[in-house]
Amino acid sequence: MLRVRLKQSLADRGYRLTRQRAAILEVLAGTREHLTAEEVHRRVRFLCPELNLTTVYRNLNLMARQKIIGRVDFGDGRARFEARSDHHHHLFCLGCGRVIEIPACPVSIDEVFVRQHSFRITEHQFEAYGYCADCDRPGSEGAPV
Amino acid sequence: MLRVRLKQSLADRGYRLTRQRAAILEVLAGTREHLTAEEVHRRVRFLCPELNLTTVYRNLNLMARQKIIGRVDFGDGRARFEARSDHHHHLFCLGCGRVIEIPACPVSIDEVFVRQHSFRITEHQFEAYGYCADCDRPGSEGAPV
DNA sequence: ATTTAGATGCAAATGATTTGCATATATACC
DNA sequence: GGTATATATGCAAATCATTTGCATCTAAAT
Ligand SMILES: [Mn+2]
Ligand SMILES: [Mn+2]
Ligand SMILES: [Zn+2]
Ligand SMILES: [Zn+2]
Repeated sequence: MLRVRLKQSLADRGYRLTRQRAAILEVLAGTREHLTAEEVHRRVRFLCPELNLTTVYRNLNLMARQKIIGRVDFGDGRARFEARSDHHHHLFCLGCGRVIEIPACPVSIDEVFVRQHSFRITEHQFEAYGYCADCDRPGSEGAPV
Repeated sequence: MLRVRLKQSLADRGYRLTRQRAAILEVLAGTREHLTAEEVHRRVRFLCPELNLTTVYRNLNLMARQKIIGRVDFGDGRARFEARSDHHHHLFCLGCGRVIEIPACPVSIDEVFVRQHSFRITEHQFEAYGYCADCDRPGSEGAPV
């Protein structure tokens, strides 16, 4: 089960499985959405009311750094987190914030060019922006999610 | 000449060509570097010492919005600006901050997939991260640029 | 030269994220 | 199960890039 695996991965790396961490993972594992720290905090309060936003930040950072969860940046000034931690990309709707996962990595860089510059690529980020079906028809901007 | 064209494009769109704006464009047109607002401000002071950082921000934003200049986000929390405004991408060295421009857009999204979701893509962003030749050899992290 | 919408400078506000530090608590060990 | 201690948490305050309010200035149209 996803949430068991996520929690286990904390222990595997020598981190304590606190009530707070369990609750955060519970929230992320329970949705396919891409949540800001603030959103995680709001949802996690039902499971663990005393949980502080600072702790949410500290743990989302820790888990993302450990690649237990994923972090995405849609360029709107706040990071989003998701249960998936494998390499993938998204379509982001500028109208309502909807996120669609792209099945295959659409990037292929000219290897010759990179080798010419002796540059060793370790990672990349790609996100596409536009309007989903709901937001694209004129007059409807879609309710901001 | 590049700087003349950039300045002209301000006038073309009904914006005033102020001493401050001319100086900012002068700085950007004079380099191929990708500068933060702070860096633009530091360099522009030689041409226009009273120029305020707020004004630098306001004008870089204006010009980027008008696609007179380019804006890039390397995910380190501050925007970079450059004289180029055409669609292109970069390699960003995590060791020294060096930026290498990628000649061709390496992105091709599965059109069938996008059509299935009735998503209309208006733009995308892609940046690759890693280590340049100078920073890749062990022991040398390269001087931060 | 006059006029005035648009631009600038300065100070203060934002807003997401981080940090310092005293207190609390998982987990290892007996 | 009880105890020790390295870790984690809560709260308040700090960061830091960027934005905003407002009084003053100025480019450029007349
Ligand atoms: Mn995703
Ligand atoms: Mn560039
Ligand atoms: Zn990819
Ligand atoms: Zn591209």
